[in-house]
Amino acid sequence: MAGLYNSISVSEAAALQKEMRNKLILETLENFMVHTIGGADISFNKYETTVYAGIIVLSFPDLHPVAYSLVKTEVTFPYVSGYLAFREAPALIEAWEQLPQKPDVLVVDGHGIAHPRRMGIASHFGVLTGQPTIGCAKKILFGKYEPPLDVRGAYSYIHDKEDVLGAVLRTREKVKPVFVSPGYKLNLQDSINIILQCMGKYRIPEPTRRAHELVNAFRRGELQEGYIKL
DNA sequence: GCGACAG
DNA sequence: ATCTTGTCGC
Repeated sequence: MAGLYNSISVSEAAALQKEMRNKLILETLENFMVHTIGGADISFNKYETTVYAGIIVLSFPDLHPVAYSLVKTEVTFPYVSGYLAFREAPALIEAWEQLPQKPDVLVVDGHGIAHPRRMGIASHFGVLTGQPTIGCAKKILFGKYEPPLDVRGAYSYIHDKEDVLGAVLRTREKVKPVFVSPGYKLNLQDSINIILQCMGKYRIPEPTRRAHELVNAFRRGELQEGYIKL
């Protein structure tokens, strides 16, 4: 899909997000049916429009890499806070379509419904592909919250008025928390439970951390574009 | 008008 | 996001 969101303005993007919001589905997901989980991320050189997108598939709950997809494309939309999906989703979807077997759940680097119009990149990607997604960001974008206790696994909620949008999760003691929110086809509790099971030795949950490692290696030329079954 | 602001 | 060395704290 080259040219998706090519000549679109920010106001038009906002209108699109409001329409997509009506297509959101946040039902309960059967946790025991999750056997594979994916991590999606992109990397690029500063000042350049070439993006290196990738999706890593891990076994669940073992979290061992089983496959990955890498795609190099050109971005056509600038980075504007609140509209990340219009810049990164196209590349991620190409990497996604290149996967013969899709993971049961995909963790996207960014927010899900913890967004002004409930349409962060994880939700956006989910609505477009129909796949269950979870948003896992390193910084808050929208909503209020109290810091969670300094204990591994502790979490508090992100809220906007009466709406609970996500969770602020402490993945390790004495490190900044990460922000988790449902993207598509699963609720907040499912999202939290799954991310809790994705905590490894580092601050960033395994799916996102491995995806970030993957695309950086790709950008540095250490890996080739394509699909690899491990 | 002022402050906030994913990657 | 990416560019970068040392440095402070557990």
